[in-house]
Amino acid sequence: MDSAKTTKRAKLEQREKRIIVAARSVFLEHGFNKAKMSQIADIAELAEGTLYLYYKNKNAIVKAVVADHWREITDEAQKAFSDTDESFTQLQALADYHLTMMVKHWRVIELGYVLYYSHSDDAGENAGMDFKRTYAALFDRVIERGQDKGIFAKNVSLPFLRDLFYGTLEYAARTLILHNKPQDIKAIITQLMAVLRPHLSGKTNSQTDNDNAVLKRLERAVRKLERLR
Amino acid sequence: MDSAKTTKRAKLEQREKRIIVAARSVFLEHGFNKAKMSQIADIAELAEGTLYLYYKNKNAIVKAVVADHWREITDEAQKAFSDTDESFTQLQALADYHLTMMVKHWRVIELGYVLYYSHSDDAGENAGMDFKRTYAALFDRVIERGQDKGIFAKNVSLPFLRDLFYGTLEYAARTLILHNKPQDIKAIITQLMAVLRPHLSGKTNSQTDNDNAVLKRLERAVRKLERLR
DNA sequence: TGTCCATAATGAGTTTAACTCATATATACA
DNA sequence: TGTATATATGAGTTAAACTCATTATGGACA
Repeated sequence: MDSAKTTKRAKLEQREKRIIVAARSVFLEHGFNKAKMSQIADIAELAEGTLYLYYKNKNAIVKAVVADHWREITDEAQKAFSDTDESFTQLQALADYHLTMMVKHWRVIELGYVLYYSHSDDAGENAGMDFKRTYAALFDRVIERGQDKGIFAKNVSLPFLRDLFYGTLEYAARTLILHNKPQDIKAIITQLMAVLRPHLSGKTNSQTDNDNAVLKRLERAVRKLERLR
Repeated sequence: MDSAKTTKRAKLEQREKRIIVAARSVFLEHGFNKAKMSQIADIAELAEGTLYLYYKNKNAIVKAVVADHWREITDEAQKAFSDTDESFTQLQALADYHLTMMVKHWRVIELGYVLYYSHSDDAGENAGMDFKRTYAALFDRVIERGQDKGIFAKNVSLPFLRDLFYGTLEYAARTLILHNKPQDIKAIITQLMAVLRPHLSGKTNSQTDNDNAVLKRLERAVRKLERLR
């Protein structure tokens, strides 16, 4: 029966979700190594063995928790900059959202690192880690749309800019948390935008060199004038 | 006996070092969770129990391994940019060295993260993690010396620049490793310097516009003068 | 509605690996 | 050389991830 089948599937999915929710709370409280499968089972109101019917092992559970989180984040981020069409504003909104989320949900991000940085023997285990890639693609989309509209220069290196954007924000988030100063978010965003703006507007450093050449020429001319008197 | 005492101390330090060397090889091969204390003991040619006379637990051993590595790296980095007095060249050398090392010794950096991101119940355990701070201070020193010499603008935010510098390089390193393209190091450094140069030269973007106006006026005047002879 | 069967849940038992501690060995010093 | 102190050992303890033989559940069909 169709209805029976769907309710059955729904029930299983509900259990899966229940495990993830329980696992998240335990992982957030204790971190990966000190989180106990038994506690997760307790909170999910399941026997310990049952966990293993839904997830292969502890690693698979963290992975599911982290993936779930990034999925949510990705959806919300999209909403955060869909208010405007102005590319710089979109970029700023994304930066603001990203940094805010990094600071707010730092423990989950940490969990992601544990996952990322734990060597696994079987090759397939690191598959399905593309939730971060999907998230990072949001940045690419903003840049590409800006380029299409002629607002951003087309000769910028997207991979480098992406590294700069997310790298700076991530490092800044760590610094904020370490020093317990989450109020500096606005200042960081402003500064990041100040760095990105000229580059995205298409000022290359060869122009700087030109400027220098001009300055030198001026310098010579002025010195000549001064000698004249 | 003094010589006896020193040889005794030397012997203990040698054992300590032997443990670290053994531990590093095992951690690099297997990652934190799959590294076995028994294997470390085997390689160090000590009984498993002996390890615990030198280090409180497995965590303490990784910490020592990572600290040891950062100490070395810090020393070498200092040498890497001591060749020159030119501040931009120093900065570039530091960036180059940092990215190269991140790519080369990625597994050790990973270990650092495991440490960093593993919650610990007793507060004192996260002490002695300042090796990274010492390393990061190298950047500060280059910037500050450049400011003293009048090459770098003094109104830049050092903490932000530091986040941008290390954040970008770290993220870029991850990207390089993930995509297995360690040959792009030079390109990344060039681009990072292109971003930093105008900011360190003290061009805020509102100033850039001013500069352009001034330059144009000067240009006109000078051309006139040059025609005078 | 009652019987049967496939699917899911259980938790006691197994295994693995960090950590301890009673015992043994080496070293310093008289 | 004898004794005391410091260092080393590895069998034993403990904790926690993971397994599997057994039990429960809930839907299909008479």
